[in-house]
Formats: sequence, C-alpha cells, structure tokens
Amino acid sequence: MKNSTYHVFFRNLANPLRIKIISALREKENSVSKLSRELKIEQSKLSHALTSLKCCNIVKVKQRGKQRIYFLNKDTIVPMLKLIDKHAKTFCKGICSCERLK
Amino acid sequence: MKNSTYHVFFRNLANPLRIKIISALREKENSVSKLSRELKIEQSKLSHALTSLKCCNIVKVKQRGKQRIYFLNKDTIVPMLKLIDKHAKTFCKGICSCERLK
DNA sequence: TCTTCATATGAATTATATTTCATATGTATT
DNA sequence: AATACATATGAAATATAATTCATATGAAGA
Repeated sequence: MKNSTYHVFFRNLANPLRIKIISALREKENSVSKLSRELKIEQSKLSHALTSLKCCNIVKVKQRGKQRIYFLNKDTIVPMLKLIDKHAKTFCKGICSCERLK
Repeated sequence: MKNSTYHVFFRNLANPLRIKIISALREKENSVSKLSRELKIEQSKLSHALTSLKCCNIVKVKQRGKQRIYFLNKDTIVPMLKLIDKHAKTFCKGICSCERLK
C-alpha cells in the first residue's frame, strides 16, 4: 500500500472536529442540520468536515427529502478506535500525556 | 476514551515523514544516523519526528553506545495499517483518490 | 577531562490546514 | 416557476504544524 494512502487517511482523522463528528455518528446517523444543532457546530463548517470524511469513505450519505443523512462506515473506524483505546490503556496508562502534540 | 486521545494519536500519524519512518522501522530497527542516511532525511528533522512518535509510544528507543536505536511498537501500528489497506481495497478501489486531501 | 561522534532542542521561518462568510446549488412544496 | 428550507462551495482570513539552522546535551574513548 502506498504511504500517501495512509497519510491522507490519517490526516482526515487528525482533526478534533472530525473526531467529534465521528463520535456522534457512532451513536446514530444524522442529518447536517440536526448534527449542527446537537453538536453546536456552524453549518458550513460541518459541511466542509463531512465532505472531507466522505472523500475517504469514512462516512457515507443518503438523501431523505431535502435532508442529507450522514452515517459512519463503521467497518474501519470502530476497530481503529478500539486499537487506540487498547494502545492508550497498554502503553500510555490510559491517558495520553503526550505533551508534544497537546 | 477521550476524543483528544484519538486526535493526538492520529495527528502523530498524519504526516508523510513520520509515515515514511514508520514504514522503514517496520522492516528493521535502526539508529538515527543510519535512518538519516538510508532515508535521506536531515538529522534534526528526523529527531523531531522521532520525538513525536515516541511521545505516543508509537516507537520506542534503546541506547547502544553513542547511538540511539529506534524501533516500532508494532502491536498497534501494524494492525492499524492493515485496517487501512483493507479499507482502501474495499471502499476506495485500492487507490485513494480523495482529491480533497491530496 | 578533552575531544569527537551522535542525537536532541529551541526558536524563527515557512508551509499547510481550518474557519469564516458570502453565496451557490439542490430538493420539495405551492 | 416561485419560494423556502437544507446543504455545499470558494476564497480570504486565521490558526496550526513542519522545516530549518544554530546550538546544546550526552556518551564513550584517548
């Protein structure tokens, strides 16, 4: 696999807003407007973030009337987050204290 | 798990140089100077990158004489890269064509 | 302890990503 | 086809991260 594939993928995840969205979509699929209200994220900001996530097939979208319902591609993301949970538990005493990237 | 833990971890991986280093260390452990020569990366640049990776326990280090030997914590990283391989194969036709983050 | 080789660090510069805001597009209803 | 609501997009402004370079620290042998 090409390094640039990894790089693009990780860059997509390396953003607090996009992680927040992923966490929310992990619970339930949702429309842009409802996500916007529930997470208190400005609409266009949210759209930009969702477009990035969709670009790597981290999320997918379906139309429902005027609304677009975004949902998580759980196949990849959920196991990946679980790997990090385990990593943090095993190697970082559960809490990430990496000063360098804080 | 806190979102910031994921964020820090992914940020660490969201960098072409650090991915290159990870790929190299996946093959064999190595000292800074040898990595520098083999990958043609300027020494201080490499040290900065390695410090970041070590910060999240993605790599570890041992002393050998004057040299510091860095090695990959394969437990987390290798399965993670494999997840992305599978993702790219399944959802992106093997090649990441995500224009947005190119 | 002095010198040399190996690596790390800090801070300024440069590069890259995110936010914001105005506006465009798209979908359904009348 | 005109309107309203929902979402997307582009580009400028802003924020954040990477690179560079000078220098500091650290280990080992003479």
